[in-house]
Amino acid sequence: MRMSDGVEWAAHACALLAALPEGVGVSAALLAEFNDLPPAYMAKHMQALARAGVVTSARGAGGGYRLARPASEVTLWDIVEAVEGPEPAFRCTEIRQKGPCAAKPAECRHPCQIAAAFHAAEKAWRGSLKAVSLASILADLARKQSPARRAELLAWLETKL
Amino acid sequence: MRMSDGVEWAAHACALLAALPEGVGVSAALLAEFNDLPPAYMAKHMQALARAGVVTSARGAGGGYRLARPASEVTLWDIVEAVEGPEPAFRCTEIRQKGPCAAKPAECRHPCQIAAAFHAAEKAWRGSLKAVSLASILADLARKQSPARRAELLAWLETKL
DNA sequence: GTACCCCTACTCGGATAGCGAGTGTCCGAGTCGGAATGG
DNA sequence: CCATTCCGACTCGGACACTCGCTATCCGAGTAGGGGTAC
Repeated sequence: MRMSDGVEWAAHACALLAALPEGVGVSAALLAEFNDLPPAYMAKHMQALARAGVVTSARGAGGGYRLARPASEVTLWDIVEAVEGPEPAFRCTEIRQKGPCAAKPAECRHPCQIAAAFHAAEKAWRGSLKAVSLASILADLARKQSPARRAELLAWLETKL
Repeated sequence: MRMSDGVEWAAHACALLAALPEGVGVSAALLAEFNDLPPAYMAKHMQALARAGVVTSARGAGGGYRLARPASEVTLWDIVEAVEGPEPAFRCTEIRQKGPCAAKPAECRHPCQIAAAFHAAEKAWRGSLKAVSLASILADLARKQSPARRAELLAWLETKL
């Protein structure tokens, strides 16, 4: 099982958007340049975030992406769901209904014990991701990152806006 | 993100092995037939379980696979780890060290907030899977499955052993 | 009758093709800002 | 000097190739068990 790299990219991009002053848009190309990523592919993932309503997009000069909601209301799960889709990683194929000892559909109104356990595990995973918002990430970062470095990053962004 | 179907197959196969009397081996072909799965592919996953030490294999007539440990000591995580490998789904590529504002390696002794959050979420996921053993699955099943059906399954297996 | 040997059938194990999701890229659609122009 | 129009540059958005890992399969390696043979 492997998570798409795009999730990491999207998460970092959203963290950057959350750190910006309100009302400022950033192009996908700039977001890509900031982390040395392929611009076109980065744009593709930003489109996914826009479709999911995590960010809003504006075309034309001075346009770009910005967060659609306050940073405290955007969780990591929102980003994962936007980029990878809402489907669970574990998908029960109901093999208990196959083979010479197949269970009848009437007996399968409830998921089998194995599927239930995997669904519970994924629920725990999602819950953990839903508990982390962009705001909490930035708060954590502010505590551990030197103010000098933070200023350095914002200064670089200023030159590009 | 998508989990390999082999995990579901392996989990059901292990549950079947756990339900058998001790000392009985079952061939990969029979495990596959029981759930109408491709025999050769099923065998491949059983090999993975054997390599990981979840099951033991015996060649020759009357051989096959059996659990390497009591069912209470085999968790769903053991099976996932055996089939999919121990690597986490989220793999931080350290993009903070790339680009024009790259962080220096000395600043990156700790994982970034995003990677930390994903690792915590996966830890919760693994923890949930480690809490479910084959024994607990069988206990749950015994509570919900009719005794008649259980007898039916064992009867079919008898004819094939 | 018994012990030994060989042979067959059965099982695992790794090496080998095929396919689909994710990866990466490009060009067209749409929009804003400013420069040029005429009143 | 000001309003209007037009043009250009910038940005998003979806459509098009490519790659790698999961899917699926086959054939060789190794072993247990039984039958045959010699003593």
